[in-house]
Amino acid sequence: MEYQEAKEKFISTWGSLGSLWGINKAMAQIQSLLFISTKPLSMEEIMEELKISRGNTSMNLRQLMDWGIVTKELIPGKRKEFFTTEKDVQELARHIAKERSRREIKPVIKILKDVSSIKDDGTAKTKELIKQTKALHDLAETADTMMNRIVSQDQNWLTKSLLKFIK
Amino acid sequence: MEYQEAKEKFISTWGSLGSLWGINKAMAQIQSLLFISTKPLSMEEIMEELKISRGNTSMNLRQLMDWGIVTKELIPGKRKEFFTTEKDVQELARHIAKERSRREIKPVIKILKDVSSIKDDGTAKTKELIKQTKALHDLAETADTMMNRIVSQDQNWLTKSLLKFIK
DNA sequence: CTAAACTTTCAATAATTATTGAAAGTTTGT
DNA sequence: ACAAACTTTCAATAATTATTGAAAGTTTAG
Repeated sequence: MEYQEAKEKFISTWGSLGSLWGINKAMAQIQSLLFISTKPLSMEEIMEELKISRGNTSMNLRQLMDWGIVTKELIPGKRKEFFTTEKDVQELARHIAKERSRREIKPVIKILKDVSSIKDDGTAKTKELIKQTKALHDLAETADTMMNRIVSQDQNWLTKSLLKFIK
Repeated sequence: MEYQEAKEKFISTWGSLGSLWGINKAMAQIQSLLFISTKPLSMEEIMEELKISRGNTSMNLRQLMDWGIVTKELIPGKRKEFFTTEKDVQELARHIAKERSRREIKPVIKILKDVSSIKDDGTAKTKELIKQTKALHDLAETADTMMNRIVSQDQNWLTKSLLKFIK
């Protein structure tokens, strides 16, 4: 496999995997492209490489910046804006985990808590609802806490923890 | 909040969260409904509760069975088929983790391996592609291995591990 | 201040994904 | 074997989500 083929394969695979970490295809592809680029890229270059429109590029770059995994880079003497992504996979994983927790998991935990706190009227179905949502709440909370511990640690704590876990 | 409201809130929240664990809305809603039901439900009952068509119900129940989290229950003397879901949250988490690994993560790891194994032609861009995809590959593999360890353990290992992790 | 260079916005459109419902298929009881 | 009771399939349609592109907005250089 040659460079060009490998590059395309990587971008399309990582792009279609976007759903796994909760972002859309274009967003994931832009991030992929920056991830393997040796230098910051301009909007023009991104549009050209991925064959997507200016509007699409602009919107998705913004979202990536909101996620905290892409940053604007101003190159002295140039008018255009350039973009780079976090290059360290662990740092990347941390950002993503943190954002997903904040955007999706925390709000759901809140609702599970509310639902599992309704008044027990003594009927079997109410008891079941309370019991099951409480179990889900506890599991979600434990997993979320774990994730947040991981993301708040120093550089190599993630790998160390995972390895410890495996052994 | 009364039972009915709490129930609807739970089903719709869990349903919209489907994307988080990689299944569609109807699938997630059917699973939610079964999860808090005190008895097995027939297709009729599911259609009625969720206001979805017979075809939709049939297809999504099948997918849930493929995922291994819903099972057909034959009630003696009755013609209809009834359905139940795994009621233990930990068992549920295990099934889901295992399926996602098999369906999505493993195939991506394979491609990352292929891409990171291309011949190093000495150029900076090839070196960068190899380096970055290798880093992703290693992270993905570690995380996947961890997940699979978790899912292959006895009943309470998950909670114990998570707690250990947190402390 | 003005014009050129560049970015953002957003209504229209395209692409994708989910849902319906009726016909075809299957199973069971008599 | 037949018919009733039930489930599955799948082409048509609806709903949702992503993408475009051109107009409006912004920034910078002179």
